Amino acid sequence: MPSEPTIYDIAQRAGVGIATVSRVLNGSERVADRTRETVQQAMSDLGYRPNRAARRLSVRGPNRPRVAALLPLFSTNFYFSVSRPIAQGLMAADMDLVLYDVANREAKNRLLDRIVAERACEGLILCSMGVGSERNEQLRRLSIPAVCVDYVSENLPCVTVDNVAGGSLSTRYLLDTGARHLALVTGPSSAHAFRSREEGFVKLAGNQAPIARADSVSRESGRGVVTTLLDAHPHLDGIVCVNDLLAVGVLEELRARGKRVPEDVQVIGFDDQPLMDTIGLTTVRQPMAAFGEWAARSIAHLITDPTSPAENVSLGLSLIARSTTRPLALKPVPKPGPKPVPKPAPKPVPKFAAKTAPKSGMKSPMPASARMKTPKPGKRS
Amino acid sequence: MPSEPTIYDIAQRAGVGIATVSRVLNGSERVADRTRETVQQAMSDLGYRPNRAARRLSVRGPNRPRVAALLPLFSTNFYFSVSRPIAQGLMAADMDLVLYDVANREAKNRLLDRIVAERACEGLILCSMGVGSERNEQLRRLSIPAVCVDYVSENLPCVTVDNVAGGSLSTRYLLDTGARHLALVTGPSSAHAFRSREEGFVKLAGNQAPIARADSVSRESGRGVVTTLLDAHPHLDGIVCVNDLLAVGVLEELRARGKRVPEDVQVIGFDDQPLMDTIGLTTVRQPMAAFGEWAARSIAHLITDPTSPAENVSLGLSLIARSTTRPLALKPVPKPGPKPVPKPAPKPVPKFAAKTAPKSGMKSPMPASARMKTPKPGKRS
DNA sequence: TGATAGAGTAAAAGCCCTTCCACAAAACGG
DNA sequence: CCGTTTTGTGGAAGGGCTTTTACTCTATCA
Repeated sequence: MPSEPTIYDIAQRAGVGIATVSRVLNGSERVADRTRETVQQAMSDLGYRPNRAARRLSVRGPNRPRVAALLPLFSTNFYFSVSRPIAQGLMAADMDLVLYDVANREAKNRLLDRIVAERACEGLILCSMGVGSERNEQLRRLSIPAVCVDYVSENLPCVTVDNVAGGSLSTRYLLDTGARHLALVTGPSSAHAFRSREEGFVKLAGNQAPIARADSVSRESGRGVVTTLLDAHPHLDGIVCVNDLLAVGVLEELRARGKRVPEDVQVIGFDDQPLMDTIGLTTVRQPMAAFGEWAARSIAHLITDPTSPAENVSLGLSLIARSTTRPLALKPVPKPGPKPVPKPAPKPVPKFAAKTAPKSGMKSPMPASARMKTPKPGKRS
Repeated sequence: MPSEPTIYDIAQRAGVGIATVSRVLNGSERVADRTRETVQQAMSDLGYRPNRAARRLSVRGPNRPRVAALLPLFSTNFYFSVSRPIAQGLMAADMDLVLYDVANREAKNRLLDRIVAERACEGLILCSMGVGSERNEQLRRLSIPAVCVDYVSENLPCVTVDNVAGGSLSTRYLLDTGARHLALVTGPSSAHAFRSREEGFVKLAGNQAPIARADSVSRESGRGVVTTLLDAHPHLDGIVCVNDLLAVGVLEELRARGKRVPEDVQVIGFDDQPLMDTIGLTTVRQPMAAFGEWAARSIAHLITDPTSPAENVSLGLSLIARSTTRPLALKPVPKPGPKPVPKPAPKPVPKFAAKTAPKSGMKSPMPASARMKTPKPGKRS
């Protein structure tokens, strides 16, 4: 048999009718024990597995839409914070979420090939990745809507932040608080968001400011990279990181080397992942939950009403000042005790609103705003 | 029309044959533009959505097994740490993962009813929850294998840790480091693991040791609960928490109230979630990744070979001593500087091994061991 | 203008399963 | 011992889609 065995094969082998096989499959009582055993033996012999599609065609139930979400499951909290609202939003919309861990471009394409060939889903959520125009055309032809999260794709509706502005935002903040010798700690260049933040950094810090690239997004990488950085540039007084995890690593290494933060070196991160307030890291907050909410809502919309227009959305960033940076000059300096324990601050949670201006950090006036709204109609026929 | 429209309805309304409708659906070139538009209009009018099951029955592809994972997506990192290896393990086994956020028992049962009725999956992973015997019987009859993670269910193969022993482990450690007035901070009583840790605490701390129950697993709850606790018991010198997140909240509140940790009050958590080493929280490490790996591997096994026996597994716990507890008496006291900055410690990652004895914490000899192996054959026919 | 290629469409044959219906045989009751 | 129920089983009809095959038009060329 080249193809998978069916109940007909089982029935034949067991010397019974297909109805009986089906009854065994569905645990019906009305089957003689001996027959059941024979049938089960036949199934086991032939390695039979019921065809789910055929089953569902018979036992009619609602045709629940299925959404495939492709994301790189780094250890970063970012993707958890994004996928949680996706899961919840899709449940609320009565849709199923199929989760795929996609590490690289090749894996993505293999997976999409399969999904498309098998018509495996009614909608697609792509995190931190996009699609080429040929793939986009393919999806369009099959009417499989897709949205991007944390990535700008020409072809698809996207939710993003302005990462270039974000990079500049954190860089400017360090400059405003008095840092003069800046460096950037960034991650793998495959991550598009990182490259944009890099760009924002270079804009303000200049071309010759040192840039250290960690080859993974982890604290260990962050630590390693600082070593090199400090050896080459001993009088660095500000380190901009494209990600909180890297920043924590940087922080640890600086302290291990006896540098005081923020007195000797200031550090700023990106994301505002959970616990960063406890750790006291100054960072740029990214509306991760809103990413997920938007994705779930948009894809649900596009599935239920394919004609609905989809717009790109850019959400606001906000700088959250904590204890790894010095206070801004214009602000009264907090009492300079020797105790660098982070003061827990009330945490403003940005509500999801497509066209909202970014909320400012609480503790200090904001030097720059990182708002952007791209009104590109994500034309879908 | 009571039931969903089919291509026949579309064809009729558009005045074309069903083959034409199908071609439009699949983006075939060989359709006149005018015809295509008519058909699309008809689909839009009738709110047509193709039936995925029927489609997949026609366009034959491999019958990919699907695993449904039910978990309560708390903000806790725990479930992310568990679901990541699940996603990766299932991808490696060529199976699809459908993720469901299940907040409570009722939601669980509704969902399982549907899954079972629609034969929606070939396997089930239940996190922090089990099934009753009637449901188990139902699953058995339909040959849908299921496994439990972080929960002991009589009927199903489970991977767990011994939470009672874990509760005792952390309690004993505080006692051994000199704490005399212990309290427990626990979470919602619906979480079974919490109740077990509670039990382990009571075993050693006694019946009259104060227990404070937070109504959600969050730092805010942890903080709130400490307030009450300290007011009633001012000379508390050790707080056992059933979860790291709660512990961090406790830590923050203690410091906010001027208590020194660990000099005045010691604090210990549970899980060893990411960043706990940076924060310096002493905690009991739970092998979260191993949970997920085991779940993915087991369910894949049970799906491909339903006759394979499944055993319960209990993984080891280990105590990770950091700076929120005092050193053990027998150990030379580290230099008592006024600087409570956590020393980053190398992080031993417990390898996955079903029958492994728990690894000990690195920094101090372990007073108690929390090993258990439950050799219950998870009998499946 | 008639033959003919080619574009476009209709009809029908699966795909694999569940389930309704029918029927035979065995068990049962009077 | 013969109806009557119960039990076990087989046949066949869908379920909604894709795809092949056969066919019907409409241009096109001689």
